[in-house]
Amino acid sequence: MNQVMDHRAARTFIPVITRSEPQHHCASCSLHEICLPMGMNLPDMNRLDKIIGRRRRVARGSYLYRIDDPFENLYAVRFGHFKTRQFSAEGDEQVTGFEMAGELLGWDAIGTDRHQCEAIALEDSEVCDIPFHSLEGLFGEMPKLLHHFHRLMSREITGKQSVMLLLGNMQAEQKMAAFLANLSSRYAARGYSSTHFQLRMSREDMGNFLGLTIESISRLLSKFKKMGLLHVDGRELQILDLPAMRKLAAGADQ
Amino acid sequence: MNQVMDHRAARTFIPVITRSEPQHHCASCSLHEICLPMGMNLPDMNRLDKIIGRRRRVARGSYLYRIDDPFENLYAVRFGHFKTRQFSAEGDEQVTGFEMAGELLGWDAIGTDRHQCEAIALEDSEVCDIPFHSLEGLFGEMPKLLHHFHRLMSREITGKQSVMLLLGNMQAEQKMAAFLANLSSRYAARGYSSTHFQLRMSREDMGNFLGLTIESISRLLSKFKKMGLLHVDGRELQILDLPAMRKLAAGADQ
DNA sequence: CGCGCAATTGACTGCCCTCAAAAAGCGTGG
DNA sequence: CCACGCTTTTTGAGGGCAGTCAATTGCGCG
Repeated sequence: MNQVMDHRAARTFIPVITRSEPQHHCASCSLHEICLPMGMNLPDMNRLDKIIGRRRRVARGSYLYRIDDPFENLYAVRFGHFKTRQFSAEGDEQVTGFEMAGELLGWDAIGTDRHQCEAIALEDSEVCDIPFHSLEGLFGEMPKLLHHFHRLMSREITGKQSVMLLLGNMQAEQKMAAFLANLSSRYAARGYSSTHFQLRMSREDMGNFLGLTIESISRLLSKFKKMGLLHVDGRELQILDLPAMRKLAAGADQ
Repeated sequence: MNQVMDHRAARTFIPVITRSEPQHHCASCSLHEICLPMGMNLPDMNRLDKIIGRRRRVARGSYLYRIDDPFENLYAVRFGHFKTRQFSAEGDEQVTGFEMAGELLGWDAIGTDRHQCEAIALEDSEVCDIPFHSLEGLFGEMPKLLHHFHRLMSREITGKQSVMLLLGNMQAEQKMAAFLANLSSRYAARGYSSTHFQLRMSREDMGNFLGLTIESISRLLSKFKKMGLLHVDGRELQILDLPAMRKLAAGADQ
């Protein structure tokens, strides 16, 4: 709960973005095995380093980029969490994803040279700027990097398709289980606990992402608690029966 | 109605895939302004031509590719329509999109070298094979082509995000209006009527895509008919009040 | 302590799904 | 040509899941 309180203390929505220029190298970054430089050798990694811009801190609640901002950079999350969201013509919000360390943001802006989504830090976070024009310049000489880039972008597409399946085919209970199981495996892939983690987003964000109301989210968490599937206290979450959770996510009833 | 009957006459689900190798050139293709070679000059277009594989006919109801097929090609639709769909662990189907002339298929396979979706022809159709390995080979020498490729792929992402908004935020009536308005503008972009066209997919496909049952689809079409928004006879559709349809799609009530 | 915000819980409503039957379209065979 | 069967679509009746509305609780902060 301490971290939750820290978050709330930092609840100033002033868009404070500080820039730092420390020594930064992909080779020394703990995320280089899941991030853009995945599988690269040291010389190649150094070439990538040269074009990567500064690290950028983004305070909790402030924007990494806004809708309609001109497209300059992709961003790699170094630490922290973000949510991305878009709006309909009538102003309805849709949270399109939650991004964590090692994941890239900004794909949606390539197509029009303007951001179609906005990205908001869910906690104090840090990203690496990846100037896209420079990156495309590198591709001509680094076909392996290009191929890996295409793989990442393709996975962004399949990821959205999975969410379509979730939104279109699942009912509330299964949606929630699938969401939690997804978070679980992403934390596991980063070396964190797959069963004990913090929900970085509000109930409202979860509900919006899943196509449910906050009341439904709340009721589902209570239901899961009663079923002995999890403990939840505020944003602190512990999955007590991960296999059962995965079964629920896969479509098994109750 | 004649075309509808033609479709049904061709309802053999035998996966007949014929290959033809006529003279084919992007430059002479009527779609080159919306397809991959968009904006390219003639010499570049000829280089692209050299790597593009044969044209391939896909009979109505047969597969262009199946889930888990090894990834070889992207495909550009020359004429006809496809649907793409995926399945959950439990076998639930989700139609992920409907593709028409000038659109590219197969993005989802880049990330894993295997297709994550399957693509089925909704009518007798033809595609150009685009061997992806060869295409990536071209990118090193054709940065403009590479950039355009990235733009198309990015738009695939924003497209899926729009569907997420539809599935997560809209109710049935708005979903349907948004779907029809989307088809309308895509036909308009291809020089066809924006108000009078054929639905190439079944009610079931529409319903699955929109997260609704076929009964709801049917009721909504009847409702729109009563409202004077459209004429519909089987798969023949005429939008009588396109502005009103767009308003509905944007979120205006009744 | 009171205020504001987030989350929980309860009661009720309604949209859309389910179940069911009828109608319409299309191919086959007499 | 028409009868028949199969599939798709339409229409109706009823029910359930999740939304809406509302009240309460808990937490952090002024």
